[in-house]
Amino acid sequence: MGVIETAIDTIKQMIVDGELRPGQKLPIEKELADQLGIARNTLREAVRALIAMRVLQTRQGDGTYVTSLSPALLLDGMSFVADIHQHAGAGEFLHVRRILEAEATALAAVRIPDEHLVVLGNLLEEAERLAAAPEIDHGKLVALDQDFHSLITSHCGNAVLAAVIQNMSGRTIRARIWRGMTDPQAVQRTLGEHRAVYQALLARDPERARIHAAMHVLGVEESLPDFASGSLGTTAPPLPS
Amino acid sequence: MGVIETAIDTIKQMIVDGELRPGQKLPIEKELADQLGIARNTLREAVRALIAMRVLQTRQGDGTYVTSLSPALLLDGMSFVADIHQHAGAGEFLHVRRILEAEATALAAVRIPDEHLVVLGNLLEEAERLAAAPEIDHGKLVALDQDFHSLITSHCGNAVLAAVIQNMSGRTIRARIWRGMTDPQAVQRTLGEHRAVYQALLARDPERARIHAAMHVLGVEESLPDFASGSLGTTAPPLPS
DNA sequence: AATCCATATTCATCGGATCAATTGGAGCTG
DNA sequence: CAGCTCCAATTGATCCGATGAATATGGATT
Repeated sequence: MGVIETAIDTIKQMIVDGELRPGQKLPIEKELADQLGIARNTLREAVRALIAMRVLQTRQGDGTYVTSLSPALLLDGMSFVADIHQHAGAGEFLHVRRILEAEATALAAVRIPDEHLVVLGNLLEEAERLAAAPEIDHGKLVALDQDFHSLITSHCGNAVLAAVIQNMSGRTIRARIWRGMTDPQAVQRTLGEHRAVYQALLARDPERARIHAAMHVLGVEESLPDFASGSLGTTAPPLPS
Repeated sequence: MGVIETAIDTIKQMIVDGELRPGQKLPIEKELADQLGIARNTLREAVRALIAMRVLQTRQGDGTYVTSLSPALLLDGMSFVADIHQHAGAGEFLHVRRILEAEATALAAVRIPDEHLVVLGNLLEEAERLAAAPEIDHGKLVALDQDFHSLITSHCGNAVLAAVIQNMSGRTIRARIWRGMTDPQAVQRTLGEHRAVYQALLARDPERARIHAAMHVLGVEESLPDFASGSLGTTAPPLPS
């Protein structure tokens, strides 16, 4: 195993063992490099890899810190995966999102506080106002859509579940879906589904919430142009070996 | 935004735009660094970050290549997240796994080929033989357990779903669960659940498969010592700001 | 006590040098 | 010609040292 990979694993292990705790500051580069017996450049590459995994975070002029390590943070690199597969794999990501969001919405029905239900209602009204305008601002609709869903799923009582859902539809896909709704009727139908979910939450009815949430995501899936394409497994040319 | 982050995004974008395709070889470091107007060391840090995301892959003496970019590959960094939260968050990961595995098993019931059902049966028999031995080899049981589940979920028809499930219980958690089964009866019960899932698949009955799969993961969840701890949201000291 | 500023600390970036693994072709052998 | 060995070119891996840029710190000033 290469020197860099060894360094990455060493730092990882220090975290797993509790030797490095969330928020803690690491020794300065020169010192840590000496301690690991590697050059500073090499250590920097290891640190850069851990930064990409959201495990470490650097602040120029200050130091290198362990992040909060919260599931939401560590899992949010996944959205990039969804973005890369925006073409062929969008349906597969949405299917996973449908499964999870149905469950999370049901869980949220008995957990979301009243004041957040009020916020949800406001989001809905704003979206409906936007959709009624002569010139539809798709960018704002996408943002409101994301706020609506993440506010619900964040109250499912499971941070991992919420984080995975959040990342199962990257920004690119979400934007593409709304941009694809050239038909005003499609926008109206989508907002109607949102309202149905909202009503189920107001009624504190998990089963209604689950079904409406599933129905909503399914509607999105079926609106995808390449919905029927059951292409599985990305085909890639093998590496020369 | 720093020079390195810019370089990372540039390379990412080249991939999203199709300028770089899976399996393709990148220009040599010196050349690519010049092309991006950065130093070779700096480029290496960007490449190292993309390696950590499983987007790139380097082979000393050969070159740097774009990976297959398959969801299974890109999502497999998630298992590290599960490993870090082996203590407090194991239950949350298992809950997600339960939701997804129930669905995936149901889907697999009508998709898995007959010859793989035979393999499943063999895995089961081998596990039961191991469990009957006077000295139980937990390591092999963990491996068989993983093979059993991944063989099923890999036939759900959705590569993303299979990959997410695969990573929702990292090796550490899985090992801890089986190691925790000091009670021979617990091992037997778990294997019995496996067999129930297997029978449902043999019968090509999605609903039976779904329920038995959910029951199985739930059994694992409830066997966790800290099952009742509903601790949500990792608490971390804020960064100095 | 609050603010401002010079200085030290620390990460960011650069340029070059050497080591190590792989590749591909030259040359040899049968 | 087929197959092998071996050497040189290619290319990433690692190291070293230097400079730039952002932040923190502590003293001076008001």
